[in-house]
Amino acid sequence: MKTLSEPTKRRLVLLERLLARYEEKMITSQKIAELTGWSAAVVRRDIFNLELNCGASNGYKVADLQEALKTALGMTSGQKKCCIVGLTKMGQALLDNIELEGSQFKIAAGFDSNVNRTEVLRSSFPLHPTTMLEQVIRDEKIEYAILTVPAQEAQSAAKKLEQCGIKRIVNYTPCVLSVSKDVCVENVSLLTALETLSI
Amino acid sequence: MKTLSEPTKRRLVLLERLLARYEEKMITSQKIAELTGWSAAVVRRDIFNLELNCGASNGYKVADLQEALKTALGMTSGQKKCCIVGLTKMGQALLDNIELEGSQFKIAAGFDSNVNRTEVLRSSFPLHPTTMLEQVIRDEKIEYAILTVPAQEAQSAAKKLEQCGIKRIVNYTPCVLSVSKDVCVENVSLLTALETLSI
DNA sequence: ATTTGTGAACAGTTTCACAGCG
DNA sequence: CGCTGTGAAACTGTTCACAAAT
Repeated sequence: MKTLSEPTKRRLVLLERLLARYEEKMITSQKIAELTGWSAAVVRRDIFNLELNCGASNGYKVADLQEALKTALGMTSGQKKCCIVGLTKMGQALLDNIELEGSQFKIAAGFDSNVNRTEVLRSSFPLHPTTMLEQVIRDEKIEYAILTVPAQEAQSAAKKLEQCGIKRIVNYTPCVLSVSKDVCVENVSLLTALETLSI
Repeated sequence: MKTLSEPTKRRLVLLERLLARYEEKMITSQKIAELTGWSAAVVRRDIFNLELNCGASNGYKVADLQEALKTALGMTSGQKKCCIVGLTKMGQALLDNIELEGSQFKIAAGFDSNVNRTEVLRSSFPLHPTTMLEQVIRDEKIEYAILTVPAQEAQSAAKKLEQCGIKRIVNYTPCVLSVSKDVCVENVSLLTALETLSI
């Protein structure tokens, strides 16, 4: 498969999310356009870029398209481990989050510099003091970090994660993280989202 | 000011976030490039698009640039009211969120269909049963909705918000919301973010 | 009759490269 | 001299439009 452009990748992820809740057997590019607000042309082009040839001339078979998306998006390549860094209110809200159930992602550890929190809080995976960060990430082969520390600790935590070999960070803080080129960051803080919407 | 492209808008929001924590008096496009990973050329072009002429030939005065960004991003045009829809764990985590302090955004109300939750939970703004949605949104002139309902209620809640005149939604659910063209949605669910990072 | 797949045209975005300023 | 501002070039992404498929 040729490399996908950034806009295409983002749309395909959302398309996969859309199909996960779609009840019909078939779907057309026109229908996807209606449900998402994208043009039908861009939908067909995105699917074309997957080089899958799963669409007949009367639309796409949802199951086939889903299958192709899962392959393209790497959802068939086994479990991917994540850790939560910072057991703030937001971090705690993610502790017993059912959202990842049934996905390829699994939270394997939580960290906080406050030992009180790591000992008192309950979760289905182990909680460690931040001093254990590197060891646990390497031992457990954790690839994804979910950053939920207070804003003033965000940059130093990101730097530490980078040193542990983390290449993917979901950033719940409103700070811009300065990391090297090969580390990818998704900014999902409420303030950033609201500001983006307000322009 | 000419209209800003989508990529430019997103970068400018992050630039504003970056400068909010930047300590020096002056900053160059090269320095911004280092801190963000964007090219220096794109940084200069973005700032150029603001039509502000605040950069001398030895870099930008941080205060001036910040001022110009705030104007361009509409951060000087008074308070913007938001509501939280769905007092799930995630919604509750946002209740006493200090992230919006000092910003133009203010959470003015919370909603849940479970009256138990709206009566028991404590927050600095009023919590209402979902039956009050339309009235409170119109009375309080709320413009932004933060969607934190369970996934299976996401689409119907979005539709209801649209009927109440909401045009901006921060979507914390992993669902693709089908709304009309003039409603803007920022998808910030953990699953969507992880999937986007994994490609 | 619809709908995909797709080359070609078009539009939008980024990078180049350098004049002009401090 | 290093830096911004900025046309122009290069590149990337989107839309058009229609042949092929059913």
